[in-house]
Amino acid sequence: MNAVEIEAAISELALQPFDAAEFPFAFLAAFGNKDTALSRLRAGNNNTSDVSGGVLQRNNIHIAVCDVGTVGETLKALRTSPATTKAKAKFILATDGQTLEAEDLTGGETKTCDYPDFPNHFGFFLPLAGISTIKEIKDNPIDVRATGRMNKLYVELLRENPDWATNERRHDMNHFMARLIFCFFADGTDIFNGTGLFIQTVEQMGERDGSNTHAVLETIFRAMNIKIAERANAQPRLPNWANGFPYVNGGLFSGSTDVPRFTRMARTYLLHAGGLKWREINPDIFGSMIQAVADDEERGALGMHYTSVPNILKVLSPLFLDELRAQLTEAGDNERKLLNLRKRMARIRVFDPACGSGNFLVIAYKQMREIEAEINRRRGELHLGSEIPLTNFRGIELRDFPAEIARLALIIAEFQCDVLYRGQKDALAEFLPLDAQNWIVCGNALRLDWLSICPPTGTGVKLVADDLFSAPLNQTKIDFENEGGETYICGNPPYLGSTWQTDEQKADLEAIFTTRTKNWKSLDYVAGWFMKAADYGTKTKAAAAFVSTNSICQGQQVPILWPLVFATGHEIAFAYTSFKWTNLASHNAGVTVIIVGIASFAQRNRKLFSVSEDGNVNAKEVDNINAYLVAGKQVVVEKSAKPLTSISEMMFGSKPVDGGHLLFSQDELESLGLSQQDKERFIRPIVGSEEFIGGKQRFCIWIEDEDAAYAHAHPVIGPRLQMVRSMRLSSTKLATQRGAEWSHRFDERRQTGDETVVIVPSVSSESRDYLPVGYMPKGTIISNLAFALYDAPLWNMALIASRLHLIWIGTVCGKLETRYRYSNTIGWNTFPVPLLTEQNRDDLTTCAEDILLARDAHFPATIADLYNPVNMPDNLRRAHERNDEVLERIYIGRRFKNDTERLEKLFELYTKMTSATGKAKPAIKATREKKAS
DNA sequence: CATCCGACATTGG
DNA sequence: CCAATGTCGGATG
Repeated sequence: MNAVEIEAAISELALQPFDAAEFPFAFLAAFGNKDTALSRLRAGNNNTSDVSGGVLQRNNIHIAVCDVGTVGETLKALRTSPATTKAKAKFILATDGQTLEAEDLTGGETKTCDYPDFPNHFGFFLPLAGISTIKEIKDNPIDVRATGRMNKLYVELLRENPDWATNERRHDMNHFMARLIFCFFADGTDIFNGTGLFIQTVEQMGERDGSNTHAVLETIFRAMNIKIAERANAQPRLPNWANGFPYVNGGLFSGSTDVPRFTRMARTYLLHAGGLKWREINPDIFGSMIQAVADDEERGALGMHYTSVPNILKVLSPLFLDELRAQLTEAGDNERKLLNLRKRMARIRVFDPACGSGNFLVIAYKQMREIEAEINRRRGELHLGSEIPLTNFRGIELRDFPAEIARLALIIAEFQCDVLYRGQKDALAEFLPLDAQNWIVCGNALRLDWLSICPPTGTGVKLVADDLFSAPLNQTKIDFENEGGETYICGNPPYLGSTWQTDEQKADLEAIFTTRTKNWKSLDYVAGWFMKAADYGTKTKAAAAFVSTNSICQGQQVPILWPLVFATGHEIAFAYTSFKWTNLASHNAGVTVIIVGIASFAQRNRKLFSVSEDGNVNAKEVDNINAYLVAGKQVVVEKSAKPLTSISEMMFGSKPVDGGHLLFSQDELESLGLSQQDKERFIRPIVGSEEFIGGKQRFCIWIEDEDAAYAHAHPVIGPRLQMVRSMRLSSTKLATQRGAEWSHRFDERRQTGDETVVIVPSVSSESRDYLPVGYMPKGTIISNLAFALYDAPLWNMALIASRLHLIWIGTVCGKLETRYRYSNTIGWNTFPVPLLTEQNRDDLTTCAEDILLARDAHFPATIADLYNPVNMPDNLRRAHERNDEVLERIYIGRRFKNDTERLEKLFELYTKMTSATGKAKPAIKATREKKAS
């Protein structure tokens, strides 16, 4: 259950007549407990409560229903009950059906409220449903409740008005919802008359069955588009009851006043939604939540792409807020300096070209208002209106509804800031009418001209390229107020790896990159935002920072994207290295993200941030940040088809592309019932990453071409080959379809099966201190999930097993989230190795043998067991230490001090190796030696 | 032909 | 259910 569903369930519960016996179970059910769990509790066999009327669920909550007026004592009894402690309850709750008291035993926080009111505090109880990390939801239950109510209304309206769900009318529907939200908010504050004018009007003027609700709303909307002075002449005449509504307009109420038809249910939902405390709506999170209302995909995943406030600040603070705050501190009470800062802020533009429902813009606006308020306080000018124009917070959003919401969220933020800093009276005085301009553009950010939407010289907006979602006309031609300032671009654009992009998205990237590189097809979708931001920065003073998937700073994308960004004169001004994305959807394992800030005027002291597992942020000041988000020189490692030094050639394993029909576990193999002869002829052990690391047995059918006819006719193997054939034929990939012709074989075969092998898994856990590398006897097949050196000298293994190599791979190769992802072309072939003498190679061979022997002593421990970082066997660790010692002496004559020094040396050697003068020096001589030996 | 990647995918405690 | 940790084959160079 997500937060919205839970809210709905407990709101429903609170409406029911109080049933003392049933309440604890109904309460638990509302938080997603299954019937089976409840019936067990009911039966009492795992209800260990020692309080009368108590229900205790292990690791969760101790609830007691008590006689009227004894809630306080009962809660105390629950608190002191030994059973509460023993069952590790997180909450205690007592109620008599009139009041309700509860305590969060982990945090110590308590809640007391009237019983019917407890759904308003449901955020407090969310940890019961395993939703504990989202502070914003916990603190703002009203946003979740509003979302739930609006969602119901939306679904009901579309059910009754299917034509409003069509593409042509979707915008009208979204606009209608935005109008409603504005009315609710205005109703909750004094923007309307302060006594619930809107809801009262709908309730009193509308029939109970909802049949004329649309007409009432249409009239109200029309009123808000007519200036007070012009109302007497309005055609058709405006009824008196509508005259109490102010003139709002602001684009929000211009245009069609069409309203969908209401059912009785829809009208109830509308009134229900209007009953919430909308004045407390928090535009930080509200927008992200409510946008799920109109999005079929997002509705289930509720807020999946919502960026939490701390994460938004990770972008905005180093981008420009820190600097503003520093300037504020520096100004002290100096009136002139304070005024300068205020003037500077009035000219700052914040631009989010993937703004969604306006999260980043709202937070940026609120932060700047906070700074401005402090300036005004120090200057004794708290009464002053804000000089920060809302229209300087611009955005582009692809989807229509979030774009509507973004503007609304900013308007709400402005009003709330005015109330907070200037008081209700001043806030109201200037709030209406709304600015008629629309500064959130609905369109495709990669196709629109950012300079037109956020023009450097204030020359107005013109929309170019194919704006696929027909931007409303009134959003053009908006000049900036207060020209000549700085622009800060920010946001969390969508990430999508090349494999997952639609043709349309690919075309978006093509349009941006095709003139600069032929390899644009391998870039993540998010790369488009970085490139456009860099281009923008060449035309005007701007800096940009985005949350991004970490893959654009890893592996193959680095040499494609970053040289192009750097070529525009931009550098990485600050960055957050990889951290795990967290969001509202519990099932969403998420993605690993980075934050990268770029600027063409970056200062020398650049901040490189990292987030530790407990969420703490570590900042380090460095001179330069390279494209791998590592402090140090600007190095880009290009993939290489062949080794740059004397190391052996590393190959990919063999790729079955068999749909599972050529592979077996031990059990499956036995159940095939092959004759001993056939087994020997056709079955081989196959090893990929998992088999090697976890010590698992797996087998494959491996058929030489001359045996193909026999195998096809074989009663057991033949049908399997047929399945491989049909699987390959059904592929969308042409090469795979052709592979159907040799269905007795792996689609891509890289070995004869008669070689000794040094194996390296292609993906492995980041928790180990060394890369898992192994040695296999003849006869083993290596799958495409591992790399292999076939019949190679063992000293190669010593290199791969070294700390130096781990650091190199971890830095220049791609990653799977944060896991190591090995690559022969990017990581092995480019690995900088000094010239190795014969003696060196002998020493390294001995080291590799020692590592293998050290492992053998623990037979049958798996690689995963042996390299578990917390209990790696001493003898194995010593063998690796010796290996590192020998290798590092070859590099610099001593051990390296730390990984930073290792990486510096490796980058230095790589640069020498690949520069024109030093090209492949170690390789030439070593190659000759190799041939001689 | 030969990989590199995944707002991932699957497993196993 | 979530924390740990690597499949699999398509798209791409």
